[in-house]
Amino acid sequence: MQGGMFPMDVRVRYAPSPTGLQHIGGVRTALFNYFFARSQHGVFILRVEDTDQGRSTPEALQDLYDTLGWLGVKWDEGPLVGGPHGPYIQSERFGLYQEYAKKLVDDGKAYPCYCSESRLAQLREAQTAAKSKEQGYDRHCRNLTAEQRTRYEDQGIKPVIRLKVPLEGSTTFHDVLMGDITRKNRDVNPDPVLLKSDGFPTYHLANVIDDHLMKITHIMRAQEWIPSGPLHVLLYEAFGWKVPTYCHLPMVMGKDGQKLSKRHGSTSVKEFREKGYLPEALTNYVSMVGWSYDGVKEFFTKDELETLFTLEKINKAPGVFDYKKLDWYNGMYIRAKSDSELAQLLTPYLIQASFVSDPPEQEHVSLIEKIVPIVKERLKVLSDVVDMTRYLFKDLPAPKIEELLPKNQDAATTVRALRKALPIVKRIGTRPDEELEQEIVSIANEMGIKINGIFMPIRVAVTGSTVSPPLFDSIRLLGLDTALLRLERAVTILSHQMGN
RNA sequence: GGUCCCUUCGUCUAUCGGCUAGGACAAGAGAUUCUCAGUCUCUAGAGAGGGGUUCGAUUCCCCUAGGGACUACCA
Repeated sequence: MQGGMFPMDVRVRYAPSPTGLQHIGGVRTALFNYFFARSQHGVFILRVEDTDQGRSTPEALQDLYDTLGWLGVKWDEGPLVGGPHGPYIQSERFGLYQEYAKKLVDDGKAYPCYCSESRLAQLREAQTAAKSKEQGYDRHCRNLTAEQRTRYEDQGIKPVIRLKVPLEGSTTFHDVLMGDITRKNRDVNPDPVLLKSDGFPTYHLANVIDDHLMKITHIMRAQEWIPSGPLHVLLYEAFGWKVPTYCHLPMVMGKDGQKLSKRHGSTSVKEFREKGYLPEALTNYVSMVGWSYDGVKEFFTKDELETLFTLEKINKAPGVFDYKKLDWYNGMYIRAKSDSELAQLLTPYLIQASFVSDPPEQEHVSLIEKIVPIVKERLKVLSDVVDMTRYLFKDLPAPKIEELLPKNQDAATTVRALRKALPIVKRIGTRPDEELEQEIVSIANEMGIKINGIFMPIRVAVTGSTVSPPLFDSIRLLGLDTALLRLERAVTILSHQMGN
């Protein structure tokens, strides 16, 4: 089965740090890795990079699991499912990084640094003030004598371990999309920290060690990592390891061309989920920013993406996340649902709005079934159902006169129109819409007013809004009694107005 | 500031040297004898600028401009 078609044993990973909710950019990376693995009959690995003890939280970890679960992204190796190269949570591999860091020090590829945070802060400040070309660490501890080191050790200073970046030469790495990227070694971070003083590795160290140990073949990550590519290659070389294939993914931007952030709107998958975006819509849309199949086909099931996805079709340029287009996709996917599926999806939102109980009473279950066909083509997101159907579940505040009055139509005319329409409304249950509508039209013609001169006040009276699902259906769902009550109230309000 | 990356309609994209530059979202117009939505039809809208290479450049090369990312004991 393997062999000819997929000669390379593809192993890729999504390696987020659980420091916040999973966001659009992150899941796009996860999705691309996952699709690539599937399309190549390879292995998709999840690895949790929780080496920042200050920022990692259990909530964020849970959100990671929830999000991937919601999207239907299953990892072949990783936390919860295990695998031959575990553990897959970096904090559980704590000792390992220290061993490897020590090895680097022993080999003269890295060194302990005793500089205090305050010295580094001062250094940084001085550099920015002087607009110095030299930015970053000044390699103060690079060539400490054994004697100097023991003196620091005796003071009880816990050192960090820094990589000895070569002072000369340059480092090149190959990127599937970008081609060769070369950087002079003197432009690489001057001796970045590998192991922090709390004993945890930095991203650079942990990521290289784990990718090697987990036999990762392709590193697909966001383009923001390009600048540290040469540094990672230097690390692989220091260890004497094979460098994996890189594929830096274009970034996801906001409308203003900056990295997508909260200022642009929702960015966490959780928010999208809560608003009522469907996982298939989000997956489909997110996959289309930075990747395309042929520029024409735009609907892809997850299964299709798992076979059609190719690295070659990934775009190089960053892409703007278009909320409107996501809405469009979501609407399309909502309309593709069967009525009963949609009823199931909508129910939680009605429960949350306390329109119905949890679980809904039988009477409400059948009402929801009837609601579905009239809201289906109007929903952008599932939560829209709440505002759309409030009038069916809740008492309405008395409508205001201005809302009741159509444009260019006075109260007296409106009251007359309403009264004439009343008998029609009363027979609503037994007549087809076309007939009812025809009768309304006749009245309007008789009175010499616009059709909306009748429809609109009824709509406002019954639904409390100038925007609503079709009127006759709305009244049927509401029930004739309630509808008539609301109409009478409207007539009363308008009559009052006439008296003034 | 330094380093690196990017550049086709407002947005996502197609084009692997032959283009009357295609599609989708958004926008605008119309139709659907109730609003909104949906659906259908139509309209407008692009290869940053300048040099090369070539019979021919959106496509290849160079420069300029613009944008972005990175520059932490964060990832």
